[in-house]
Amino acid sequence: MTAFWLVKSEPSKYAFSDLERDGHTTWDGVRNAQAANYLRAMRLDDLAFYYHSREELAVVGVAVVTRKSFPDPTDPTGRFSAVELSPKQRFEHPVTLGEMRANTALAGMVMFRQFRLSVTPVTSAEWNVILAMSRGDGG
DNA sequence: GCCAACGTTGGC
DNA sequence: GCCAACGTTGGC
Repeated sequence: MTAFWLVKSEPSKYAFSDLERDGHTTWDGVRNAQAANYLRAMRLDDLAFYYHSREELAVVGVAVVTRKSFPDPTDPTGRFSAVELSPKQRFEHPVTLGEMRANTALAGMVMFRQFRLSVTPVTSAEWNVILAMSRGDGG
């Protein structure tokens, strides 16, 4: 069963366009225990919304997990994990944080409750709502 | 750029 | 094991 996630990145550091250019990337450097637990739960073919934090504040596309979690090569302690992500789809219409906040179907999203986590789970219902919003048909 | 939220660290 | 200080994140 495919699981759904939301990953955050500052576009000035690594934007969705960078992922599209590179074809795939190692999603490493996560140093928060809770976010690391979510990373470890990711499986091949899981899908993740790609959210631009700080500068754009919108989900701009979808990435797919192309390698399940493995020890983060940038973590000398071996405590943290990484996955590999590849671009799957760029949204026709980015879904902004404001639009997500305004949609009551998304009120329970983990990203609102723990806004600093760089990796959060998304329910299948939330996933479908945001996908619909990205197509402009109202969610 | 500021600062609130909140996880982590370290002195005791 | 408590908790103040510190560092990081991300909305504004």
